[in-house]
Amino acid sequence: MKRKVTLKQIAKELDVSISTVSRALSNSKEIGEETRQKIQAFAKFYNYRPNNIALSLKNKKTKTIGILIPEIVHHFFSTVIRGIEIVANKRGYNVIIGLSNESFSKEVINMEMLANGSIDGFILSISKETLLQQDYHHFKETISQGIPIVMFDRVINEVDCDKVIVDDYKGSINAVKKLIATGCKNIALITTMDYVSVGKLRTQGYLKALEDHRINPKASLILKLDDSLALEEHLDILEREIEQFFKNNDKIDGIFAVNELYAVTAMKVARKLDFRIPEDIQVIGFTDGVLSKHARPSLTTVSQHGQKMGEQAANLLIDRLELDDEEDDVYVDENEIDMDFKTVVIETELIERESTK
Amino acid sequence: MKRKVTLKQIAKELDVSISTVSRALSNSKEIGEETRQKIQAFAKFYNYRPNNIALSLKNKKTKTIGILIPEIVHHFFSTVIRGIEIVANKRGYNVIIGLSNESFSKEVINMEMLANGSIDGFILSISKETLLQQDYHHFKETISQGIPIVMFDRVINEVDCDKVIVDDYKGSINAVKKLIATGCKNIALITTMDYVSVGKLRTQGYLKALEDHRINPKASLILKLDDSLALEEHLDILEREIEQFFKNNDKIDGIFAVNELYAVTAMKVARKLDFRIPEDIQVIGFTDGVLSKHARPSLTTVSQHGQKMGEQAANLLIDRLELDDEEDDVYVDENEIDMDFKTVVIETELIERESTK
DNA sequence: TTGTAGGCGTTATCAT
DNA sequence: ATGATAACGCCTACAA
Repeated sequence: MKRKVTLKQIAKELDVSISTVSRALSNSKEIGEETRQKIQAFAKFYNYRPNNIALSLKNKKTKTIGILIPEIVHHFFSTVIRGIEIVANKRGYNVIIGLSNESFSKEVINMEMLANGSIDGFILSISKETLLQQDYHHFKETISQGIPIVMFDRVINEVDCDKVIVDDYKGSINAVKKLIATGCKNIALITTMDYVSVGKLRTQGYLKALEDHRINPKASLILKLDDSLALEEHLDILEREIEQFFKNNDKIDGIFAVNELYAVTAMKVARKLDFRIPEDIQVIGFTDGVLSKHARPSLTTVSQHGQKMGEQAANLLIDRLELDDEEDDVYVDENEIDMDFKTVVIETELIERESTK
Repeated sequence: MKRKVTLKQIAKELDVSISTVSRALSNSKEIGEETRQKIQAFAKFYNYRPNNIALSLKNKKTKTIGILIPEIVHHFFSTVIRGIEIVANKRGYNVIIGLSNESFSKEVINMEMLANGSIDGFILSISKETLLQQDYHHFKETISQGIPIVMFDRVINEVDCDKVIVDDYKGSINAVKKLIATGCKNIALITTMDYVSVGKLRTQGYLKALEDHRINPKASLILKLDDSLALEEHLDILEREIEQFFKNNDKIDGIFAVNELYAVTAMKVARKLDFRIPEDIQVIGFTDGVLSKHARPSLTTVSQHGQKMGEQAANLLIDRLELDDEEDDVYVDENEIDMDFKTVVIETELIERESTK
């Protein structure tokens, strides 16, 4: 077992000082040609690599990004991670992942754990429980400690930081307008409880689209579901809820669902009740995942471009990190808070498939 | 902006030595009651937390696990990550992720990047390109540097390390036997090229099941597909290939596919050709993902229990890491290589749904 | 009971 | 051209 070589060992072996080795390896020209050759050859032979941890301690930066998300077994989130990873890697950063599992306390613990030196900045999407409790102290504290945060998708106004979102409002409007344009008269909305900001915005988009076309929204056409129904164990309950909803509203000819699962389940129920899709009922879902592509019929969706969101988030964060670097040198007025946080909006895209005309 | 406090700052502020502060905070009883109180109160007020990086450097362990996988936007892999994360977190470890994107060089680079002190051990699944080139030097070097590796799912015999696999062979046998038991006479296999070990094993299981029932395998009933067809861009080609396959074999009454996508696509094609499922053709897929549950009809699958695999892998790795800790103290014969690597086999489970009788 | 000093691996500054 | 030293933040053996 050949442990990693250190500068010290090389120095001892070659009977020079540590600093000489360090300089030789960084190609400093104040080192004699022959010593440099010798040291570099030796280092190469023993496959010397500087120790990241030591560098991190010295430079006070780890070159790693902390990602904090509610759930990883989820097409959208993993897409975002992929985007982050691509950019991070290209720009010389690593990526460390924490899962909140939609729990406030796990989010806080994870954050504190990583904020103790392990990472230079966070990219995160807020857990549902946090959103519900509206307790954002951990974000604020982290930021006040000088650790920048970039939020994506599930963001909040209460915290000043860079954000990457999708235009949920506009995306929903477009989706519903598409349904209206293709002849739907009674468009149902299947959504979640309001505290998840994106759910709320999508609901508002739905209402706005109706309003723009002078269609009166009917409460009976809106189904608000508990999130827990999205869990695997409760798929059958979800199905029953939706079936009941259909039976109470026999004139439904269009459905806009705030996520893929609701949309696909609605299609399943509709077919079971002998509606034809898209002839009798058209369906559009928000979020473009695996299900949508492979559903029968395939589902028209509003794509969020998760990977692009991830890439943008990573670029925003790294830009800020490297900006901070420079500012460390020059004089910066402590009172002059940087108010110049960006919110990048990624355009949604309506991907038309078989579930609409 | 209140930066993180360090022991040094606290010491200076309270006019005691750094070691006194350190000891007071670790509740050492050789510190006077009052000084301890004072220091602890001060530390609490300023929300002192030891710096992870400094600890890592000192202890020569980072308490973080490196995960190296080919792809993250993939139900199985993200399930495994979830399992790893749960155990890692519970046992006080963080998780850092690298994606090889099925590329050999990215795998090597990622590995070297993380092996320079960032992590204590790896949990990984080998990229296809690596499997194809059969170049495993990076794994061996990492291990010889004293960094343990646990491989899962896509593993190889050539490297000595702990492994977590699913019994692909047995799982496939069971699946095919199920098809035989429910009356299938002409069972087709849809598989990948042989260099992906799991694909090979699943193919062998298929053959074995036939053999056990004295059924002669027919080459015409085996469709070997290029992996690239699993990419989104090529879904239509995949569909066409499978359709052609069906047309060349009009007696197929059962299908065993080595992954979910092939299985679902086969069902799609079968229905298009007016076969009824499961009456005319029964279908089973390996890997239980989102598609299987929501397909129409829902797909019978061989579940790999990804989360359990992740949990096992994490436990194996951490066990070894903490074992190494102890051994650092006692005398260990350098020549006495630890041959006692475990290979944990996770039992597969046949999840019966609507695509079989 | 408290302080001093050394070391983890690096790099940068200041001597020689 | 090379070496000694300090510093990053922490812990701990040894001194006092």
